[in-house]
Amino acid sequence: MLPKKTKYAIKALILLAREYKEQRPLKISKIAEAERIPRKFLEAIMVQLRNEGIVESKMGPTGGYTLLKHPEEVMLSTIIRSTGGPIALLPCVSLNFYERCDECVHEETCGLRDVVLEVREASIKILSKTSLADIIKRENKLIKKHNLQ
Amino acid sequence: MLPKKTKYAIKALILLAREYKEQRPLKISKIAEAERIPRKFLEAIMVQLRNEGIVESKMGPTGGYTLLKHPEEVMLSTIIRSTGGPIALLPCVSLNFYERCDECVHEETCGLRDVVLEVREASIKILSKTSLADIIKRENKLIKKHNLQ
DNA sequence: TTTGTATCCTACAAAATTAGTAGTATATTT
DNA sequence: AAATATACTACTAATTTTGTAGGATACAAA
Repeated sequence: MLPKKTKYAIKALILLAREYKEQRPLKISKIAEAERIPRKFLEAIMVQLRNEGIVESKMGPTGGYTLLKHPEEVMLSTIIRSTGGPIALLPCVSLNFYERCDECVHEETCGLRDVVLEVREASIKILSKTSLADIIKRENKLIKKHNLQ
Repeated sequence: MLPKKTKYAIKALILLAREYKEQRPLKISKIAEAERIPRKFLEAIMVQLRNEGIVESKMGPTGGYTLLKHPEEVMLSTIIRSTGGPIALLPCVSLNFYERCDECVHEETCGLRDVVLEVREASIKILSKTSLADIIKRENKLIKKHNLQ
C-alpha cells in the first residue's frame, strides 16, 4: 500500500496541475484546506517534492508552490518514488527500495520473486505512462459520466 | 508491500506443494529450518492458513501440515488475502481492506482512484492465475537456465 | 525599515502496524 | 504413561507512519 504521504503528494500535485496555466504559486494552507490534508504534514511533503525537483517554492507573501514541469510530463511513478512509496510487492524486486531476502539462498532462481517481478512490471507500465494531466482528464470524464446518470 | 507474514506463508506452502505427491505431513520445525523462518512466528501463520482452509494439520508425533488442495488449485492471490497482505495500492480500491478516503469528496470521480483501480486489476490478473504449481515450474525453469550459464 | 506572511528546518511525539516470543494446553502416537 | 507435535492466549519489541511544535529565514508591501 502507498503511504498517506504519497497520496497527499499526488492530491496536492493534481491541484497544482489544475492551476498550471495561471502559473501563480499556490499556498500550502490553500492546498491543505482544499484537499483536507494536515497542514504541517503537507509542509514537509512539499519540501520533499521541491528537493526532488518536481515543484518550485517561493517564500514570503505572494509565495507558495508551483509545478516545475508541464502536467503531461509529471508521471505518477515519479511522484510515488519521490515520496518513498514502494511499488513492488517485495523488497527483492524493488528498484528503489531493494533489499535482498535474507532467507533466499538463490535470488535468481526464486519462483516467487519471478512472479512478483511480473506484477511490478505490469504496475509500473501503467504508473509510468499516467501523468497528472491524464488524471485530470480521467476526472473530468468521470464527472461527466457521473452527472449523466 | 507484502508483509513478511505473507512471504513466509507462500514459502511454506511452496514447500508443502513440493511434498504433495507424498501426502506426508511436514512438521513446522522442518519448514522453519528449510525456509529460515522464525519457528514460533511460522506456527501462528500455519494456524491461520488452516483456518482459511488452505492446509490441514495433524497433532502429535507423525503430525504436521499437509496441503488441502492440489498445488494447481492454490492461487497466489488466495494466499496473499488469507494472510492479510494487501494487493491494492490504496485502501479505497482494495476488495478486502476497503476503506473510504476520508478526504475524498466524491470517490466515484477521483482520478487517482481510477488509475489505482487499473493497477490493482493488472496485479490481480497475474496473481490469481498463478498457482503454487506454477511457481514450482518457474523455479525449475530458472534453475535449469541458471545452470546452463 | 518595519511588519506581516509564507516557506524552511530541526527536533520531537503519538499512534499504528509488524514481527516475534513465552508459556501452557491439547491432541495423538508409541 | 511418555514423548512429540500442534493450538491457544497473552504479551513484547521494533519499526514505520503520521503527524506536531516552534523558531529561523526569505520576501513583499507599506
